[in-house]
Amino acid sequence: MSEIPKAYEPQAVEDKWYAFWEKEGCFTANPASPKSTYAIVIPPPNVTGMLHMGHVLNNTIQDILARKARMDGKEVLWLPGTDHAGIATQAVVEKTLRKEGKMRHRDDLGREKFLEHVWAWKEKHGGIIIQQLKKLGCSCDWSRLRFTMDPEYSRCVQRVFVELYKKGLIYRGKRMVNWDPAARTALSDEEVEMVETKGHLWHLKYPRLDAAGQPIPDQFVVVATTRPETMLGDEAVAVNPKDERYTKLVGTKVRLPLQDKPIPIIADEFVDPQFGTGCVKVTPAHDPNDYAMGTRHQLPFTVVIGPDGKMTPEAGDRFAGLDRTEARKAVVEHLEKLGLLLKVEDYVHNVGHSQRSGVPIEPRLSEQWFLRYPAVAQARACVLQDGGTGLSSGTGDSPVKAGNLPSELADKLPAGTGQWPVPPSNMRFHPQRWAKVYDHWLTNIQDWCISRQLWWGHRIPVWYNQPGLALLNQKNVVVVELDEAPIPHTTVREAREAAWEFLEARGWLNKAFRNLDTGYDFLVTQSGLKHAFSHAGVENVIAATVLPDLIRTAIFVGETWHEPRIPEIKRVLQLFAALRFEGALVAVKITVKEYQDGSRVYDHEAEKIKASDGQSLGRRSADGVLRDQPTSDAGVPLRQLIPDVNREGAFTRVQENQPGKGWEQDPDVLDTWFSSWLWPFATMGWPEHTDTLKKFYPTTDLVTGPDIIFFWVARMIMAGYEFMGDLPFRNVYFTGIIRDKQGRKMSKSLGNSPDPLELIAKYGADALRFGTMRSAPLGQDVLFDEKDVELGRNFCNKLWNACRFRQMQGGEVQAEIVPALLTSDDKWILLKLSQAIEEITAAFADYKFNEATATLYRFFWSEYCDWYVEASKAILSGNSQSEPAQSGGVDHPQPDGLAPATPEARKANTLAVIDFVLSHTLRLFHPFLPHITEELWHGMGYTDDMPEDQGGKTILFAPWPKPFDADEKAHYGLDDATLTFVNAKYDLISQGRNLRRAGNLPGNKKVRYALKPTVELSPLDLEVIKLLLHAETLEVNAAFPGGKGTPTCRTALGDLFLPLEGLVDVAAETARLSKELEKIEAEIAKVETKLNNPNFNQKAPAKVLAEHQQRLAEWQSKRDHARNALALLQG
RNA sequence: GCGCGCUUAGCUCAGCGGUAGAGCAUCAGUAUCACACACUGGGGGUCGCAGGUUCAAAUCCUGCAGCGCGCACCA
Repeated sequence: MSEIPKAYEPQAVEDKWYAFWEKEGCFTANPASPKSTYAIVIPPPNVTGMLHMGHVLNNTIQDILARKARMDGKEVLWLPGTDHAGIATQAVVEKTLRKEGKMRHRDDLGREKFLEHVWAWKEKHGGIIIQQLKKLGCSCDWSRLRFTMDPEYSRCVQRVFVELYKKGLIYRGKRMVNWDPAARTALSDEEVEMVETKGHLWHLKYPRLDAAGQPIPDQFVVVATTRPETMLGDEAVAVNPKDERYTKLVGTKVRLPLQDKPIPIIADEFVDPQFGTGCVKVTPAHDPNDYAMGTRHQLPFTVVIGPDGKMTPEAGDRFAGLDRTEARKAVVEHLEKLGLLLKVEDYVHNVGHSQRSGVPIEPRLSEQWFLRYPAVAQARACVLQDGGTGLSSGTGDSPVKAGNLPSELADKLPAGTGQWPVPPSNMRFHPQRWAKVYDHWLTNIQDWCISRQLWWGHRIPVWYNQPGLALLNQKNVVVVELDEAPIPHTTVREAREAAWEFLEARGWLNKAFRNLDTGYDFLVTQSGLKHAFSHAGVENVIAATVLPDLIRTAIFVGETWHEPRIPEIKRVLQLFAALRFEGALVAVKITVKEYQDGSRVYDHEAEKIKASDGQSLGRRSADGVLRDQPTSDAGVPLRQLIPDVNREGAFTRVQENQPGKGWEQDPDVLDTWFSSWLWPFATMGWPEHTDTLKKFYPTTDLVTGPDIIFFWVARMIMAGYEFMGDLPFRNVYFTGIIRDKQGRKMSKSLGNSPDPLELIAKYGADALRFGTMRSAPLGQDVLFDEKDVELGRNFCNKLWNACRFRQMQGGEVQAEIVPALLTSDDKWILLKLSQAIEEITAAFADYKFNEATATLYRFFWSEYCDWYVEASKAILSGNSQSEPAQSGGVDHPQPDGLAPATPEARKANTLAVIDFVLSHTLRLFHPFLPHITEELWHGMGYTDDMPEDQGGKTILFAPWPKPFDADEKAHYGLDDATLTFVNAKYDLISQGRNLRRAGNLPGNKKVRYALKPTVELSPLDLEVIKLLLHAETLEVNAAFPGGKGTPTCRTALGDLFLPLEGLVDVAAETARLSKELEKIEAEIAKVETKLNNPNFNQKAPAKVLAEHQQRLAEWQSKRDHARNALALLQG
């Protein structure tokens, strides 16, 4: 490091070292390494995204963890990559193409052309954020860079879909989903944000009709609604059956205004009589609750709002084509004209909005693919809810252990699989409180709508074909439900046990067999089946299976199956699942087509079975999937209720690769999160058992924001268990949200989001990292201010200059510290260094990076630079021996036992201490400030005596510092007495400087001090004091008389005087002393009160008592001194 | 409605049972030979409010208020 610039210039340094690290392959993980493992996968940023402050926070933390792990001697994999971000990316590209006039709607281009544009966009913008991460200094293994749309990754997604489909966890169905009319796609529940909205409650009057269908004059039913435009699709008015005001009306009709059609008044428990008028308009096709009522009451589903948010022809000529917001106004206007608008109230309510496009969500009945979440029990059990040993340690009574199963069942398990999967280890969230949020979500999850009506993404690996192909065999199948089956269970395991007990108790259990995919299937006896079928009037029952986690029974009739046919049974159950949620009890005719290649295709026709007792045979499942789905009465042909379940008449084929001719793929793509939930293992080569996977899975830490705890974290955990049989990571660090100084979220529209790259250009990446980490406490939001980066820059500059100071002293790196030559200041800084190492290492263990930076800041700036470096100048400037302090006759033995030595030897020893401290400090700083520490590590020559792989080539692999152990402390003579003495010395200096200031003497003026010591001070100590006081002379005189014009203070090492020879402003000095005295007396009073309390004396620990007594003595001594000085001043 | 978090100096936060701390800002002084991206010194807080436990409470408990977040939701 020659010709060191005065100020640190980060730009060239940072690029130089980043290139060096990359070239040397420093970030590349080696699966064959014998070292223990540290792994972390990046939360993949949007492939076309740009680096923002959130990325800076998140990736800085990951880089710090990765770099620290390397220094700890771990084999580190930080696996980077990007996400295709379906909706976001497609929206951006669509917008651009529209702007460029290349299309108005994507349909203009067609799927293939459009996707070409997206890929082109990806090629152009996809690498930007990676380059930006490099600018930040991220030590990712770029050789393993992955993208969620890579061919290998896409195959993982397909494979997972097929697997889950085969297990019956993925199904297709028509349901009310969250529809985004702007993006024109379905969304999952997690993508809907409830926004408090100021709206209105419109009270509408629906004219009552008499039995003949004629309006009864002046008789109305009043309904209240927040969405008047939906009234065009009303099919009923509902009241509570117990509401006596309206019981008479149930069964009569009203006339739906504007549509001019009669609709019934129905009774439904759902209606809260207390709310509003107690009458609810029912719009089955446009509201989830109304949909449920519509199903219960067999109402038509009249669709008046289309997928684009515009009114359909069904809404009537006046409204068709209007946007839903315009339609609202128009409907209200018309109703007002007709005198049917009773009143309008202001009303604040929560409205679901699309997180993506921001528009209000439109509940819409449509056919989608759903996933019933796998491995929920494991996912719940593995996350520790408290700081201790947690819910299930995996060694104790785990709730998913085989021991809880009936023993007969356990006996039937195949050898070697005697247990249900047990979480092999636990996971911690940091901060812990997120575990509760996570658990709450997992206990309440509904099935995940995974299909999206987009083009950019993983296309659903499902193909359809028209019927008419060769049919090899055919079976007629009827599906019913064991109506009495008790199902008050919340977990799959409990449900299985319950099913077992239920069947066993009745003697209906024929056989249970292990199903590798789903756990257990049960075969039911003839009598059990007959009983079940007596409801439906079906005879000739042959065999049945119960899949208890679905809690329903499939019964096959018409043909005897001697052996259970697992695929068939499963398939039927899947079909049943798809149909069952509609609330209908159905007979299903299953057609099975077997092709020459051995594959089978199933299709079905379904129709409702009339229940023998006329009651609903539907029942609600207790475990989620069908919970809120309605049951319905018998009688309505299913086809009318569900127009095209599973694409009526089509065959379905679900597989990874495209089948032969004649098959057409499902047009929809999968939710982006359906690919990202595989990230921790799909990036490592799964499903192959790659070396990388074996070495680095499960990963160690995950760093991400709590806003995607459900979207991503929870789902990754489930996928980890489901496909790897183990959790994906052991710790999750949740960052805060980056906000601006005023606490507002950073956003483009507010313009309060600084560009990290500009900050890096201006201050350096290290400065940005340090500033960000310093202001980011664990789990708290970060109020970011450019000042923080400035502080980081200043800090780097300080570090730079401290090293520059060392360089200017010249000489080689001094490796040998001679204990006998250590000064008290040397020992002090070595102790402080050791303490800092302890604190920083502990902070790392708790993921408290801001504490680590605070400690580094304090240690390096306040302790090393401000005190140690300044004190060391007493030796380094070389005059400590030749020019001893003015002594007042005190002869100086060496109180700190300094051995005799030449000035050169002393100097060398001080440099050795400096080199020791700096080489340790650089390592402590390296995870936070990778570039500057590497530059200085080389520049200072600290690489020289290090082995190549432990810091000799790069600081990256230098060992993490350790604090001194007891032996080392003894070796160097580092004890508490030294610490106390040096602290007292520095306190004396501080007080002395205060005197100077009180005397109004500028800092640059050399002044004379006098010290009346109470302890023996070495010449070196006196030299240090003199130097740091910026004193011209320091007179040491045990009998110093003081005097009228002599400001003075009392310290632990003696009284210090500033003889001003009459220059002092008596009035000012009197004021200063009086004020100080006042303060001292207040302190004394405080301590005395405590000490005078007999309870305190009796009950407080002796140590505390002694502390208080000592403190009192100190204050009293100071008081005496101040009183004396005051008296002198006045006398 | 349920749950979680926060409330300490002008600002951002640390402290989580025994003398109220840091950084920034502010005021005063300083071009001294590592650093003015610096150095020196000062001022500034009844630790949200009210109870309780304790010899002792910013720190533990209870209640309340304000702010923020998450979940749920009846038109």
